[in-house]
Amino acid sequence: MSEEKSLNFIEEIIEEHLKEGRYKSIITRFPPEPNGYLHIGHAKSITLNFTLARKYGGITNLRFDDTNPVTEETEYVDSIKDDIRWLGYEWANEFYASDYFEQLYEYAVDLIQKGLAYVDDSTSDEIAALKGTPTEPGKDSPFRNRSVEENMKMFSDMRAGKYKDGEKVLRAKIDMSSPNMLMRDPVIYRIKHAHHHRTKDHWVIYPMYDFAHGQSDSIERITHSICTLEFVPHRPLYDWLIEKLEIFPSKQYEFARLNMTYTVMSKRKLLQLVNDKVVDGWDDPRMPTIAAFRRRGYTPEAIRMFCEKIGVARRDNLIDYSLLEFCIREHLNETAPRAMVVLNPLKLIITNYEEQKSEWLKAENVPNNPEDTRDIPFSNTLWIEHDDFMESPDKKWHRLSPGGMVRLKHAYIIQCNEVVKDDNGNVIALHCTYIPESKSGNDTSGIQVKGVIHWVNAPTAVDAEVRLYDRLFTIEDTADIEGDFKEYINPDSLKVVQAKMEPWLAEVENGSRFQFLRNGYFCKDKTSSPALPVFNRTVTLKDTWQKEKKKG
RNA sequence: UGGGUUAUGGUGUAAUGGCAGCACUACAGAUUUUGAUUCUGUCUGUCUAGGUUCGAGUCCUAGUAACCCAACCA
Repeated sequence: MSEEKSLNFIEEIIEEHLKEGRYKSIITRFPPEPNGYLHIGHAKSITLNFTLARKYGGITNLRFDDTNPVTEETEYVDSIKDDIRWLGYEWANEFYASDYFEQLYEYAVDLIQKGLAYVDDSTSDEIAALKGTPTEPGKDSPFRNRSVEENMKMFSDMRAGKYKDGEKVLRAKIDMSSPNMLMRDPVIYRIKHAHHHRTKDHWVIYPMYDFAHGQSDSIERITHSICTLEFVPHRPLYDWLIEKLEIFPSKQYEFARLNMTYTVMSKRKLLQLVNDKVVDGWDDPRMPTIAAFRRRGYTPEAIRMFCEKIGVARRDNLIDYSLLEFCIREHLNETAPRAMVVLNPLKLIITNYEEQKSEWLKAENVPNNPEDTRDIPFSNTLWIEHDDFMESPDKKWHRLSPGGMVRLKHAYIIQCNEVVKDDNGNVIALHCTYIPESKSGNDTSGIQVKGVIHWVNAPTAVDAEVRLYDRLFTIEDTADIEGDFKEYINPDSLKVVQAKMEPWLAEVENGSRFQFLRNGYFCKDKTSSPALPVFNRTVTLKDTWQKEKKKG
């Protein structure tokens, strides 16, 4: 109906802010750290931030949170930009936290001068020891009461490179007995003599996340700084720093991150899969990265539909992978041209069709437009799917069996007369007869058959490699895993088969998507060569027959 | 056992004191030259115990469970 879609809690907050005049328009940002590839969880955040700004007449900045030179690389910056554009979003400004390093340094000086920050000579272990535990308060550092002058001098010396890594840090002076661990004098600057992907060797001190993120938001006058739930305890610190620095009051709002069945979503684990060669790179089609979904054949429309459907809330969630599959099938069913490809070939010879004869048959490219057709060759030797033949079927079987009849899609009805086997009893070929009056579109035979199977003309068929992907993990909720998560990798997550296909598929562009009739949706892979086309299975078709079989 | 956050079908997500709805999944049926698509229908839910109220998923009290916080990561 014309019923309005209900608002998520962030939209409600924004509408309230707009109504009361707190803001005239909004500014959001997407703040990735360039230390890995974006995954489907980031897509949720991207979609949220960009659609919010679009909906309420604002803008979204892309800001790289690049405050840790040790883990960050330009390769990641580039991939992140590619992925966001591919998803269909364009940022208003491309910023980097590292653009603000000088300003951030000034903010730190301001804090020191206000008596709200101090240089601590303690080691990392000593700081940890004095921090206390969630149930016990921490203790003051012996360096907590240095004079402003001494702190100024030392912080300046830190910047000047007079100390080694770890020798000193700058800490905010807040409250060592706070029940919130993050308020127990958090470290805000540390020394790292490391090369930064943008500022090169200009700096040897780098701000921590908490001293960079909120301030960067403030500098950009972000009105709604949206992040995930694990940052909730950071919010008091976020607000404290903005208040003490007396800068534009950006506000942080948190939502629950995306979790999905049969996969992992942490960058640390994904990096491990890449480094340990469990998968073939960040864009291995089994990965939950955006680059992987793209390579696998997912469309931006499907990913966006998914992100809209999962909603935005504050409770932990575990989304069924089947919802994502629903979204991609929904889109590809409308848009993907059909083709006939045999994944597990079995030779079929039509004994009453002249050996030298061949003809062209009309096949529709998409079911919703019968005008759009192609011509496909037909002769007496075909490939059919091995799984479409069963020697002793049960009553529910619609496909080919000895003596049985079936229609060849876009072609004729055939009857199986003879099963050819090798010495081991394996079926290696079928001899059939066809019914000339049963030609598709011009059937005067009057014969009704239940089954329709796809096929490929053997003399003109092209060989191809087809990669069949399945879920990456064997268990639904990977958060339940204790010990090494890699032990739960699905050993059958990739199956490679040699297929026979219509010849024109060898010529299509890499990245184009098709429905291989009765099998699923497939996308031509970038590793295709003229000699060997390669296709990735995006997703299978829904298969009620498989279910029927499993029921036994 | 300190602080914070969250509890609605199998999974997500609505209902802002007034008929517990929508989507996915599952199941059943119809249509079908893709066992696809499409169409129709069915099952399943307010964490627990009290209380306030004509009326509670919603408000109050007390529990319970799950998740997050002790990196010089973000």
